[in-house]
Amino acid sequence: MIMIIISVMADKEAISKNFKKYLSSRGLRRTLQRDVIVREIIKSAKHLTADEIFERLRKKNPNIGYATVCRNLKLLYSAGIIDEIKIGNQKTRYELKSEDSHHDHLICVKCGKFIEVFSEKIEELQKEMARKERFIVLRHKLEIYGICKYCGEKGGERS
Amino acid sequence: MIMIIISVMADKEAISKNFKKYLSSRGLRRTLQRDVIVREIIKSAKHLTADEIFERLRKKNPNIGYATVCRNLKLLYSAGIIDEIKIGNQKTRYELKSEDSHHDHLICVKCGKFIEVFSEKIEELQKEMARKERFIVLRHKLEIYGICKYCGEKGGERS
DNA sequence: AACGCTAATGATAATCATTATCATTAAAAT
DNA sequence: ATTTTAATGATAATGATTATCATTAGCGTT
Repeated sequence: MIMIIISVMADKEAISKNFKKYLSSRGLRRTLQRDVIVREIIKSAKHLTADEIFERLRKKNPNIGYATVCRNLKLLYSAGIIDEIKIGNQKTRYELKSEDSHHDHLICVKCGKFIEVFSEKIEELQKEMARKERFIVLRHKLEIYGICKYCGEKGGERS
Repeated sequence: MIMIIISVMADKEAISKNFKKYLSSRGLRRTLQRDVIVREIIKSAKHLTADEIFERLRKKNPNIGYATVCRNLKLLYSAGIIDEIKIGNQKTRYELKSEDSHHDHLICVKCGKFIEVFSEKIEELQKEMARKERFIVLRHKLEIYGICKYCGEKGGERS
């Protein structure tokens, strides 16, 4: 249990350290806003939208601007610190990225919820498929749309 | 060769027939606009945007409205006749759907072009993954972002 | 500690694909 | 031919994101 706590703490420190490294390597500045945004993402629930993060930060920092939140989420994405989850026309969601965080999504077209799944085999096959095309893979996105077990049980119409 | 031509023609007929069936089964009307939109999609190149289709139709039907094209593309999608390709923040693209038309995309982040690929194994693994979650799959979308062989050869910076 | 440079911020306007509105037109059933 | 109402076309509205720009504030230098 202690091990887990230590490892989580180490991750958090690593995230901040990487971000600072990223900023200074590009001549960007460390600001109060950037600090609170990163901290909020570290402690928050998964996959939040820009305005959810904005609202949370507002409580403690009434002067922070929405544009600043959006801008810095994009920056954190560019820095490889967070993932961007774009599903259909929904608002973009963000979540902390870590070694084991990659996952695909099963998206229920009835209730809108999404389940995270992962398959090492699928990842490998994707790489193989790309290799055949001499294509260098940077990232990927797999979304499976359908009806989740709860909506399926309740029975009902197609959407 | 004749076989191929016949099969293509049969497909086109089947598409129109299915669409008419879809319309009448829902008390929707067959209109001139719907006819020309379907015909344009059948004869056009792959994955066109709504405004590309609009522009093509404009030449022969100067009175057709953009909203009508958008509305009916959505309708054709609901009818299961065409596929909707949404990549990032790009405009939505549409293309005729057929038994063998499903494919995933390798998307080059440098030149923006996309390559269509397909893996039966990946499809199977996806179904298996969904089955474990008691999730009924309706459709899916796999996008692999990276650098294509042409952009890779030319060497150069990351994006 | 003050200065200067300029990145970053915050408020707001702009963007842009898509959707809604609504008066008019035209399918299709009677 | 008439009636009903779905569909159309022009345009306004939507809404998330991005750009603009005057002001603020990091941060290296003096």
